[in-house]
Amino acid sequence: MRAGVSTGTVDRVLHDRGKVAPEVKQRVLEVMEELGFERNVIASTLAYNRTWRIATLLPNYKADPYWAQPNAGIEQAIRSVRHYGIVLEPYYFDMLSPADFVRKAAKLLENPPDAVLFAPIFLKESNELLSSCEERGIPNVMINTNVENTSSLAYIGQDSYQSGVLAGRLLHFGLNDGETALLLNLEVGSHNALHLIDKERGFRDYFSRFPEEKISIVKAEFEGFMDKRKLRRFMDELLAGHPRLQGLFVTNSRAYKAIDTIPETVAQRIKVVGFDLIAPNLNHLKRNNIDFLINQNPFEQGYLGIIFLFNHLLKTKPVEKVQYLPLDIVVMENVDYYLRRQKELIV
Amino acid sequence: MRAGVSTGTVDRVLHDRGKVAPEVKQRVLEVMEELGFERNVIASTLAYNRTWRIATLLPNYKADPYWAQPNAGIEQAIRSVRHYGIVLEPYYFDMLSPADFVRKAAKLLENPPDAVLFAPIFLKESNELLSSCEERGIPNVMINTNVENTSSLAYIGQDSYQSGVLAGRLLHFGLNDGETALLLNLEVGSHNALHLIDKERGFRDYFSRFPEEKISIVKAEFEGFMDKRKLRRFMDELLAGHPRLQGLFVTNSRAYKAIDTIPETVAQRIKVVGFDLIAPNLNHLKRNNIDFLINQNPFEQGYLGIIFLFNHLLKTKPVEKVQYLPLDIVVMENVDYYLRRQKELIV
DNA sequence: ATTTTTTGCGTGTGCGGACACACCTAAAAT
DNA sequence: ATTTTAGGTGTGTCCGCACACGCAAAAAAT
Repeated sequence: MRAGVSTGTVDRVLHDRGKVAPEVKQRVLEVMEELGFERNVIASTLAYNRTWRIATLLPNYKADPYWAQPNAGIEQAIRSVRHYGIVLEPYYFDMLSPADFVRKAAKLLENPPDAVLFAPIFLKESNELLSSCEERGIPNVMINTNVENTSSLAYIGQDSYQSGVLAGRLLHFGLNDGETALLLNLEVGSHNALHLIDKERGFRDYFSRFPEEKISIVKAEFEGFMDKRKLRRFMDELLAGHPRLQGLFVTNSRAYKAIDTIPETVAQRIKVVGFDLIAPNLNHLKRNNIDFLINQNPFEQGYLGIIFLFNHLLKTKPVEKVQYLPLDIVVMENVDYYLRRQKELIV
Repeated sequence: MRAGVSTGTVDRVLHDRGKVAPEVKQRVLEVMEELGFERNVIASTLAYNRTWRIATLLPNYKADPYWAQPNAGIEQAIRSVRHYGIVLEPYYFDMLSPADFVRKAAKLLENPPDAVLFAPIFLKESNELLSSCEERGIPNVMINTNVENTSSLAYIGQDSYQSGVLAGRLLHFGLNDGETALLLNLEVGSHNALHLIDKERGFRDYFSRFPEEKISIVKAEFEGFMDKRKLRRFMDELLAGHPRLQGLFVTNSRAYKAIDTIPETVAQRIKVVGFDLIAPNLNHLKRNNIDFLINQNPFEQGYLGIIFLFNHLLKTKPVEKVQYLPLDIVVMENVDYYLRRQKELIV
């Protein structure tokens, strides 16, 4: 070769296998720099002739249609990188059961994978999984929900605070002086869900920019949203109690549940902002009962998560610690593009 | 092998090189089906040991910042697929000169590339390039502007009609009964620009859904937008002539030029919708002079264009004829995500 | 001073597929 | 009947890299 050494030596330099005289190593590195050498990932993969197992731990999408989307993104990504020897090992947990999360996490770790992608829905249990991964040196990324200050490689998802700000802005378009906006949490145990707190903070911060407009923010929470009759009674009381209610912000993907329980004439009048392009929300969006849906790019969350791990495992490039995905504003007139979008990517 | 033949024969079946007995071919295909065989693109690339030259023909981005974005997407994509032997050969033309387009197209064809990606800004000249490509059998894709019924492999960009509809919807939020919306074309020779016609049609069609609201649509065109004084006079007359003007839709990326010439108090009052995340527009967006920008995903246009050609050249998967990218609604509160978004993709 | 160990480096093989080449057989041409 | 041609098939080399192995020289142990 140019540096007067053989491929074997170059190989040892590249892989830091030691047993190379310092001055030779130096010379090799210089020549590599000079020639702008880059490892050919293609040939490298072929020669490695190994597989990398990526395990995913996500809520069961049969119970919640939202989670079908990250799943689709993951599968798409796996198709893209399959030829590099990436293999998927999916695990699913019941998104209402922390115990099931723990159980499935244990199962996942029985035969430790090379990397993990998961959704840290339950804070305490997720931290346990995180430490297990750290112990075993398993790189991992989180999607959808962020747990800060972890050993995790990256978080890929939305910025909760900013999504609250955005919701504020969108409702503001339709509100007039003196009217009321309702922030509605339809979640079990929402008090300690960090991302809901952030959304609320963002929402309030937005309106605090316009103190002169005297728009009042009302916050309501209701855990029993699974019972339609109870929810209806709850909503009726809210509407009766706030006659000037003209804006509704549902902080998760359950906007449709709220709309389902109020008269269509009221829904048409009130400006509604919700999250996520799931079927029941889309129905209301098309009928103008929901004005805006904020898209969290769930497909991309899954897709990018896998790609990040791929890049990390194959050392092709460093990855960023936090990757906020765009907060897409979706209305009736542009919804189709987001639904139809397929990533036409590699391979 | 399983089918009782050698790799050579299998190779001939895969590449349709003929010289294979029909029944043998049949048997090989069956066995391949049975084993779920898929060509390993990695090994294939390595063995091919060839390069694919993709030529691009785009407006010079030094003259128009918008075009820096497709360019960035192209470069990013090339980085992703470089190891597969994809090489970029970029050509740039003066976006105000059809003659320069023709000249650069000729230069491009001197040494025919394996594929072409271009922006068919000029209809007639683009059709000439298209036929040249067809003659020589060079696959090509178009971005940004669609020319229908061509031999082109694909169009990747926005749906002009629908972007007009969306602009209508966005302005409608801020308009009241009896007010006026202005559709403004700041383009040279806009009469025959197909995409402008489509945008106008979409815009008008949107408002025609609400005849009872009596919102009047005024259309204006001005070619001399490069002369600020002239443009100011033009805008002054428009504002004077339409006292109830509350909405402004600028059909291309020159919204900032219109805003620059009217008083800030007026800009704040009027709802403005424009296109494209370029610096001068962003300034106005942040100062609330522009309410909405519709993002055409120029980065993705370039990125996906290259990926499409890559997929086509390496036969990894078929590509779709038309790929409409999302019409992102961008406001002050979510603009950062679109600006910061980097595709963290393969390699 | 001789043997053993360590260090440093080159060689050889294989990953999965592309393609050139050689070979054999049967049909066509002479 | 012999030669030519075409159809059909197997073999070998190479793509760029990873890794096991082997060998020499230098260092350490005896």
